Amino acid sequence: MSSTPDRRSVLAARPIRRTCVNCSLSELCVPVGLDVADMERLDQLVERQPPLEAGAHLCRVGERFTNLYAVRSGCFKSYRMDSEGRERVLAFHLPGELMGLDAIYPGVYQSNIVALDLGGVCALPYSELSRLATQIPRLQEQIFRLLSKDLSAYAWLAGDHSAEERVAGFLLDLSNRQRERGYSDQVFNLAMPRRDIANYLRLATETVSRVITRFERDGLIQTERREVRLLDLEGLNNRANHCLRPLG
Amino acid sequence: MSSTPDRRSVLAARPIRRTCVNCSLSELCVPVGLDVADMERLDQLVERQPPLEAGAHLCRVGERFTNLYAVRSGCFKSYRMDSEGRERVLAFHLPGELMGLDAIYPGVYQSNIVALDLGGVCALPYSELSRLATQIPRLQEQIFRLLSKDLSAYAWLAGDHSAEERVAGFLLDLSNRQRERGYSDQVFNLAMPRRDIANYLRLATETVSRVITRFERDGLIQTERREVRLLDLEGLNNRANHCLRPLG
DNA sequence: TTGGGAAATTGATTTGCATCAAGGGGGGAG
DNA sequence: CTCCCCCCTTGATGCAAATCAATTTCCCAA
Repeated sequence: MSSTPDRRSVLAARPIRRTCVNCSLSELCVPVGLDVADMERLDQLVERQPPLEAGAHLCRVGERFTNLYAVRSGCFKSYRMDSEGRERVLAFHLPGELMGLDAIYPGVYQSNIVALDLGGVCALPYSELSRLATQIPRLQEQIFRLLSKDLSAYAWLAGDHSAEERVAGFLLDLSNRQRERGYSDQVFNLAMPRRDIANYLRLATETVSRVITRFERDGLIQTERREVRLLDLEGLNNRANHCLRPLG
Repeated sequence: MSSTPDRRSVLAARPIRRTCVNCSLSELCVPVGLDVADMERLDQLVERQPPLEAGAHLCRVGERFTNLYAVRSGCFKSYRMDSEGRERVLAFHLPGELMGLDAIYPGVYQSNIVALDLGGVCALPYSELSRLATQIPRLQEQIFRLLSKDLSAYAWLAGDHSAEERVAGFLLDLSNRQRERGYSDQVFNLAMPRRDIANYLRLATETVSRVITRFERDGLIQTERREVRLLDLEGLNNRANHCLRPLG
């Protein structure tokens, strides 16, 4: 009780302005490798947007492409609809990751992007960003690298893996990404329902459920609703046939 | 007979130097939108390489990434090996297309690239290319676009399509790419054996063969070994469920 | 020309996963 | 608290494509 007052007063005295410079995600995001001066130039074009509630859309297929979006908090899902109106999940996005890259080529968003839980994003106006990238070689380089990284992620998804390989690979991928963010790589929460996981992995919900049950029986993982605990990374890696995303 | 002498003398007098400026593929390749002056700067870093025979490798997984490669002629295949040593075809590359983009992120080639027939490439040293891209905004933009385009291609491959959808989509995709190059979009040759097509589509060779037979029975296509004739683009499009690559 | 081998096709059988069906459990709204 | 709905799980059945198996065709080399 007695400790709150001076915390409040500090906050009142120095309202924290959210900038790339003080963003804990800058090591995962676009500003990788930039010095403070360049980060401040980047700051000037970054628009921090109000939080999005779960289910709120950031953009939809067919809208004119204007912004790339960087995840600040929460988890996002990008997806398309196929010709029969069925959803096709393309990716889940964690803090620090860049969304909307597939819209650069056609100039029109190719995916719907929706918040899975309460989430915050930074909008990066593409035309300004690319202009700045010509002036800051390391920024250009980082955008090249982020695009290239997504290619490998899709290449994994496009491979023909069995249901077990897919689920194991998915869990290990999430685990790696948690670790990159400084969280535990063994215990974490799934922001997405089984239906979305299954859709992303091109499996039926029931199949995902069954594989998870099997992994639990074999002592590889424990699950409790959305919480996952990876007990045997080595074993999981075997089930995934070692086809983890390279340098995931 | 009598016409050859002066053609030869012209060739002798003006040996054609291959440059981006006079390359018929520049409208599909990296130089899109560059003016002549910028193209000449690009020329200085492009290394035209001696032709590769069918089966010759351009690069292999794990080698240090130095060059992107642009196809000048022929058809190339990029592939990886999975943990059981089975080949996984990731893409086929036609003239004007850029190869090796997935190596940017990790700095190490992620795919083996092999010539399917007699083929020629231009090597683009990546570090020089990205330096030049900071100086020529349209070049940077084009590299962004080519990377982004590949994302959509993989997204199609990663979708869960039936065997018919996959084969129809593959044929239509090739057809579009032929047209882009100024060739017939209805009659063309497949540079790759059925085995590679099947592998790329994540199907068994037998399945591809059966689907092709069915398409022929239904009057959608005609095939004669490696030659294909598309008779009913509309019908094929229906079989593909209209999930062609956007703006392919 | 002929023989060998890879590529392609066709048929028979198996199988992994989807689909159909039913029941349990948690969390939010009232 | 209680109801209801959605999420998840588990079991039974069906199907599309893989696999196994056998020819045929083409191409190249001898």
